[in-house]
Amino acid sequence: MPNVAMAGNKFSSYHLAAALRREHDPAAALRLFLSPPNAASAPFRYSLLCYDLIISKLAAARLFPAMESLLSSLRASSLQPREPLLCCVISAYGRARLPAAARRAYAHPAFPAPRTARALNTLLHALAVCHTPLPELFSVCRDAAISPDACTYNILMRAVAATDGSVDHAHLLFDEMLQRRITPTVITFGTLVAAFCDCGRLEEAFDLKEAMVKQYNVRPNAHVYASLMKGLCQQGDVDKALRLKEEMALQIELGLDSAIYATLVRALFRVGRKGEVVSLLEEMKGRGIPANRVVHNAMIAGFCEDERDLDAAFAALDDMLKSGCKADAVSYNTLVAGLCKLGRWRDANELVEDMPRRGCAPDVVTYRMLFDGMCAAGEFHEADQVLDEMVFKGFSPSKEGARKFVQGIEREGDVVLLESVVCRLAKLNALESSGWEKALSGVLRDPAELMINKHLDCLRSPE
DNA sequence: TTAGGGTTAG
Repeated sequence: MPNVAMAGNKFSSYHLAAALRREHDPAAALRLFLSPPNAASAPFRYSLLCYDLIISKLAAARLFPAMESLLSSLRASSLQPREPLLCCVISAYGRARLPAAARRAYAHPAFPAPRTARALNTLLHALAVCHTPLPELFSVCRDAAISPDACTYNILMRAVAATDGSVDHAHLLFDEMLQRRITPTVITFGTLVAAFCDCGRLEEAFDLKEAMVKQYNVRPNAHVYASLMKGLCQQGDVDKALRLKEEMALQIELGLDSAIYATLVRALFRVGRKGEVVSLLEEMKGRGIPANRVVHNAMIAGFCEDERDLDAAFAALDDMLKSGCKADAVSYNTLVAGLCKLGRWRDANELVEDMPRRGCAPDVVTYRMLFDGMCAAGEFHEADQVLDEMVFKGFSPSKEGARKFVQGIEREGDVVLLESVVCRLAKLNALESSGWEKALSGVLRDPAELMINKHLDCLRSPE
């Protein structure tokens, strides 16, 4: 143990590494790194591992200025960091939606050239996450002068299918990779199958599932099955989805789980076959798969959305709680939405007020649905109360909700409420400029004209 | 370093 080893010895980079590993707070880890104990007398010799640990921690915590400063001192040292650390930095910038920083990191001089496909792939993925236009992704590939591998193609295929919506373009890339003798992996097929399913081309998705086994000797995994299951359920082909589930059950390695059952439960409700849900749940139990929160939520959503049977939905909530499953915001939000759609905004309001007692804090979705429900019912003063609570908690209504709210009050001609509302919404930045301009010009005519400037000041004020 | 499915809104 480091503490034992330290007895009578200097605090070395070995001890620092151990301490950094133990420290979960990134800021505290940084302080530790910058001033290690007993380091005042002589310059501390940092190991590559210490740099690795602290830079990874700072990257994960998105403490970028500190991370960059350590990268600079790493560069000034004689240490030669390896590519996985570079990848960690690049992906952190990608996750933070900072594509330019990701590109700069890729070329960071602290990391000795040359780059491998791994760094290039990490950069491509980071850029794709930031919705970088496809031509730029391809030019990054060209400029890199690195031979692409299967992963490179997988990332590009996914980006193409996501931005273009074009499976055919993705398929061209697949052909190109075969021409270049790059062997497709199970991820390649998973990506293509998902792309076919997303655009409703189920037949081609299933053809590919066959072809991957027969032509490429790659067995479909749980990802491939999950995409197919979703595709079938979206098309309402529940019978085929149920058969696919049986096919999964025959292959233990696929790990048939509650998420697949939740998909099926919801699909059965959607096509009006709720009578089959009970036996499906029993089957699931028989297979040792517990009905988790998501399965229960699927039931609640089915009763609310498809059956419009709120009593049954609340009974499903009770079942959920009795089975020891904790209801979450999604459970309650579904019920709030269900009540609002039936015009029962008072009940919805009561439920929201009761949520904290039930151990679940309302989230932004809860408030937005309640707010929208009240507006839809023409209860703008009630909605105003909810708005106050939202603002207090740092939430804002949706743009659409805010627009309907303002329009409603405008129609009612309540100038005083409109003044206060527009001001609050503007502070939240929840209202498009056209919305408040219209509202102000519509209702606030002569008597209120002088107030317009006040409103505008209010809208312009930063706080 | 890359892919999936599950519940609520938009």
